[in-house]
Amino acid sequence: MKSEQKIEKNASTEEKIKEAARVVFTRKGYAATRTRDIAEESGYNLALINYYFRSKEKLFDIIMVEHLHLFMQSIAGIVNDRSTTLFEKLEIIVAHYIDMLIANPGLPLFILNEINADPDKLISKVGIGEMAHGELYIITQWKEMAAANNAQLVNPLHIFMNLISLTIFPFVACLLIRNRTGISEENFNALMLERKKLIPMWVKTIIMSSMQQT
Amino acid sequence: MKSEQKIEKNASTEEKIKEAARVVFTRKGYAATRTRDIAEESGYNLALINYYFRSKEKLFDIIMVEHLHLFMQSIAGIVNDRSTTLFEKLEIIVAHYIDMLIANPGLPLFILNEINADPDKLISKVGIGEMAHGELYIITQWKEMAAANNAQLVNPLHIFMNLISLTIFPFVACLLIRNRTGISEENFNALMLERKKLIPMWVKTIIMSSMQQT
DNA sequence: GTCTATAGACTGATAGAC
DNA sequence: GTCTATCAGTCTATAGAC
Repeated sequence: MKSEQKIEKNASTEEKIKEAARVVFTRKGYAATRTRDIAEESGYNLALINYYFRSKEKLFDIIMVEHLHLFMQSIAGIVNDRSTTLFEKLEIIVAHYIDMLIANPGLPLFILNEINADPDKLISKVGIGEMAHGELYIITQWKEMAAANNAQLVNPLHIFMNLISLTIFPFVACLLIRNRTGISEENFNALMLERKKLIPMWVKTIIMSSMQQT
Repeated sequence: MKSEQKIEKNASTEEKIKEAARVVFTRKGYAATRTRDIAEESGYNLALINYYFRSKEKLFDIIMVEHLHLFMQSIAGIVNDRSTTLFEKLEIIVAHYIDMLIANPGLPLFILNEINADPDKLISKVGIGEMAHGELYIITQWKEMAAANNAQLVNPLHIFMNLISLTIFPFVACLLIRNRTGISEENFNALMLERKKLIPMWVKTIIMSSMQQT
């Protein structure tokens, strides 16, 4: 821990360039980013980018893989955890993502946009097999709940889309929302923290109401 | 109507170039788009783009304004309509957007990304005053409902964010969702059509549950 | 109006001094 | 390791032929 911090404070040139690339790529996207922008942001010269990383694209790939990892990270663990209930999982997932998104608000728009720019690249970069071996435990729990209530639940894909939509979209549209409502970044983050408790409640309500209907 | 169709079929060179620009800009974004891509897509030469539109940026601005108009269009009318109830408005808004998004699935990601790329430009392009004169009637209806139920409702901004999140986000993350779930474009659109009925129901449920709590 | 050819600026990448 | 200088390629925009 101590040594980790030391490394970050006296970061190597390579680390500083990578950090600068992370900032610029995330804000402007791959196509709009100039290697000169990264050099300026890092405080070093343009030539060093090619010295440490062979090309703009290779540097971008490193950043992208780290971002995708940050985004998918630990979700596999959460949804397969046998010690938490279905609704506890919802709370944990939402809390995990909102904390991460407040720290990295530009992340989802960046990732979604780059996937859109080159869909095929995603397939090779995201570990598809990562979450695919066997049925996810959360799905098992879902089916058990449906059986216990003797109910035909709504398509779980809708619930999944609702959960990530409610959690992630406000960050994707952050600037638009703040522009139209005039709220500050501080107040926006406070709203998002409120949603940590509200979203799982809302999703639970949606699930419950879909049971009563049938 | 008939003459409109005729114009579209025998579209002028200017219209063809604009349509090509719309397609390419929307798919690749401003920075990644080359004027040569637009020329190729239009079937005409690169020089004609500068003949009809003075520059890449001016052409982009035209496309962007049209897209923003398409996105904001008629919403002001819906939310100020005195002949519909609050919940009817929710249904109309969601239905309107889902139909529009199935026809233009790339639109929201394009707009959100370009706003992110140049936030200041948005302010000058979107008519800020457009919806700002006087309180929106839907807000009045919201307050009346809160008063009638003698309830302190949840921040309406949350409800608004929920509505647009549930409606728009699946289209923003369309490729990611389809990649992870393996569903076809056809099935994805079918799911979205299901959501036309489901989202207003869910949002209504969320509003109702927030009343019962207080 | 539409084309070809090209100017002028910028980009990613590298050579070579220190 | 880090810098300056520069190359080769690509980009937007335009000049000029038809």
